[in-house]
Amino acid sequence: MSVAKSVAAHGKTLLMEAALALVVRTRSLQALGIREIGREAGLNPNTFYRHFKNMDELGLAIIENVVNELREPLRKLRLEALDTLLEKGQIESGPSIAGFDLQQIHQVVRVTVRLFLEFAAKRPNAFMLGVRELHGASPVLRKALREAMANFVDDMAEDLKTRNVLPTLDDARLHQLCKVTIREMFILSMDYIEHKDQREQIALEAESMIVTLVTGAATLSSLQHNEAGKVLRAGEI
Amino acid sequence: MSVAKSVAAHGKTLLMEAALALVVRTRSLQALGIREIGREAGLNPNTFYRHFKNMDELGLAIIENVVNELREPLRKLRLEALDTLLEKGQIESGPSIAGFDLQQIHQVVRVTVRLFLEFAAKRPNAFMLGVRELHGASPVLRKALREAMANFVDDMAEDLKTRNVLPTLDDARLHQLCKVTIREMFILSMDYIEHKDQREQIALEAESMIVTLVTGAATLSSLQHNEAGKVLRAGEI
DNA sequence: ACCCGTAGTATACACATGTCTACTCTAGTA
DNA sequence: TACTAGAGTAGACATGTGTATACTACGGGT
Repeated sequence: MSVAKSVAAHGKTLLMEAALALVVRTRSLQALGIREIGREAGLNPNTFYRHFKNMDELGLAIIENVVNELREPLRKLRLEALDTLLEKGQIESGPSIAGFDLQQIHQVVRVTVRLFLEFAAKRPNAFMLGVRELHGASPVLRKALREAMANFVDDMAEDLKTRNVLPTLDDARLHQLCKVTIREMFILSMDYIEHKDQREQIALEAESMIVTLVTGAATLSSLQHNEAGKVLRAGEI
Repeated sequence: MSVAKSVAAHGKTLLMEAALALVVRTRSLQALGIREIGREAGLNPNTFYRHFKNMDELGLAIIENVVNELREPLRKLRLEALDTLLEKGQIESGPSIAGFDLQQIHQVVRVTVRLFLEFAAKRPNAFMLGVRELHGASPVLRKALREAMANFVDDMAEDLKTRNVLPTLDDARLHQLCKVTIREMFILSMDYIEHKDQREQIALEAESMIVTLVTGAATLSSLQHNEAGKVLRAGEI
């Protein structure tokens, strides 16, 4: 067991994959039976106990896997998109709000939203289990997934900060923006996965929602940082 | 059976209440057993079959009940709040964005968010089942709940329209705004119900998110309706 | 007064489930 | 080469489950 120990045992992986498949296509994790999972994995019922104490433990293991499968790739996707877009995007400019180039933001949002949703569509099981159990009945799984979501949010906020998108937004507003965005994107990805015929519309909705949020945050931020008098004089835009 | 027929049979209600209680405190609807529900309701297992063909049918019945319990009251709450706030609110004014009085909007949002969350906290079972099964494994329950959510959204949009909050927003943007708001409020209500010690912070988050959305929508709308030249000249606000 | 449909109950059965104990196989270590 | 721990299997058992069939209680309409 030199190579092993890092690589999970054969049966363990099989069980996790079986459970994941079953969850996606039939019921919530807690609703699955131990024998049922073993059967789906082509293993003896008792093999389960060699690797997990109970269902929640299986759930946590699956979630850990799922998060590992999503977190870094998602981040890489975002950073690559940001870097290529911002590089060539320095040129043009549209109407600007609170110092942000709206056109550029819209473009960035459009691209990253698409990348995210297509990414989700390629890993439907991971996303479905995540969202399902995030709102599921097991407190321990909910907690694990909430923490995972918080990490996604932190990643996004950090990336937006280091790449200087939305430079004038204060940290709190940026973080809040990411929180809502991540939450909504995960939920929307369910629809995106499920309703192939409405994908374009869902992407447009997501896009519009995020642009609205960013615009709102930018506007409010500028209102807040300019002194009241100036703001009032500025009147309606 | 003169009065009855409109009123559900005794046992039927008992079963629905039992299932609701079990879902909230243990597992997803599909994961419940027929005998288990009967037991919780203090009835014979077979009584279930007198009223429901299967679990999904029970689920649909519960959902119908839950929606009835929420829809009208929620609407009434909103309309009352809007009417009292807008009446006395005509006076003051703060910085305005795209023709909206930001202070007034903030106040309306603050009050209605609180009302909503407190309303949710008083009907935790209804909200929890709703959100849980909205992301659950049963397609038929998901569909029913999605339609219910769509109705909530339509209600909200209609109310905002007849009360002339956000008058300059076009229908599409208004509808989209309501969609996101309702979705987020339901999800946030889970946290609100569960984490009593963080209620104020959750309410503040919800408030800030909605104000951001409204501000963004208003800003974008005004950008869109003014011709480009004027917008560009206006520059940053 | 009678009937009948509705709601609820009792019993029964075949089967699935969680989990215990004991066995086997295999790959790595001493 | 022998030993051992980890991974998988086999069989067994008590318990729980879905559901079929058949029974009872009752309230309203004729």
